[in-house]
Amino acid sequence: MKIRLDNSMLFSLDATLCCGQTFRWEKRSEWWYGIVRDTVFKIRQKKNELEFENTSPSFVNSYFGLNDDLQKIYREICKDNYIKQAIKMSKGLRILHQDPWECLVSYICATYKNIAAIRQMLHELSHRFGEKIRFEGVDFYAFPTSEKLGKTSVTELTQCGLGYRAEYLYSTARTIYIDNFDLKLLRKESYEKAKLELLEFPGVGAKVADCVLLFSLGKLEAFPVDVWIKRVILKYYSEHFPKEFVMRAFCRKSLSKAEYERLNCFGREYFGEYAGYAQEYLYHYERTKQ
DNA sequence: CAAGTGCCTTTATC
DNA sequence: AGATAAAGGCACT
Repeated sequence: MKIRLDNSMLFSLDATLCCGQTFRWEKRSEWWYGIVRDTVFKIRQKKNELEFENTSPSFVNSYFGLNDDLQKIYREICKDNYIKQAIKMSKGLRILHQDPWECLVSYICATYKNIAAIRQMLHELSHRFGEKIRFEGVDFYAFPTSEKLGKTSVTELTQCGLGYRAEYLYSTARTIYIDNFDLKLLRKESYEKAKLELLEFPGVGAKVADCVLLFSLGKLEAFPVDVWIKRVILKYYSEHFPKEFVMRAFCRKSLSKAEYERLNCFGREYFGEYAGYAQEYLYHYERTKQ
């Protein structure tokens, strides 16, 4: 099946899947293969056309955020020359609407890891605990459910290379499974309320919560601050902070809670209701330029 | 090639 | 409140 993208509907499949917001997509020749919930599907882009198999146009529209008005978002977040450059570099990058459970697990695992390592952990988790799905003669693995992960053991999770994250994931999975907690319901809550609820889960701090809110719960105002974004703000937006604050934050390896709050609030106030989009463009730009 | 550094941080403990 | 340490292990240089 195909979707035509008219000129106003800026979209780059590659930028969207490569920018680091999602970890399990695989590119084989020109097709991208993905597993969302219990379905494997593939998709490719040819200029102004999206072609896909084994899924529906409405799912593609929703999952890839094709309903977001990118032109409007660019107008809103384009506050200065630096973000302008970042946007120019990754035109058509969109925030995905990921599955909240998979997203939550992904970012609990992501703390203090690089992207290659995160991919490996999630692959291992899926391979061991996810349902096998055959597609085009190849074995894929669905993302394991909270029930499945809540019923394993910390030891088995540790064997997936999770390290100290195994305990957090185990408790979170158990809570969600036993309480029958529906993460999707957080979509209806405000950003602040949904964030407070996410912070209750072990292994979820402000940064992880903001990622889940942005990448799976439709909170486009969320502005996750990781080490890259921290550097971007301190380097290119330092005039918005006292010199002393910038110096101190630069020297420290990790952010204190107060420092996180300060950078996070700056992002949301400065870039506005689509701050999350600004974050993703800045993040991707900082990591790929040069 | 070995060894060091860094990684989309959170939590526990002062 | 605010600082500090500890917690896998992989990837990159």
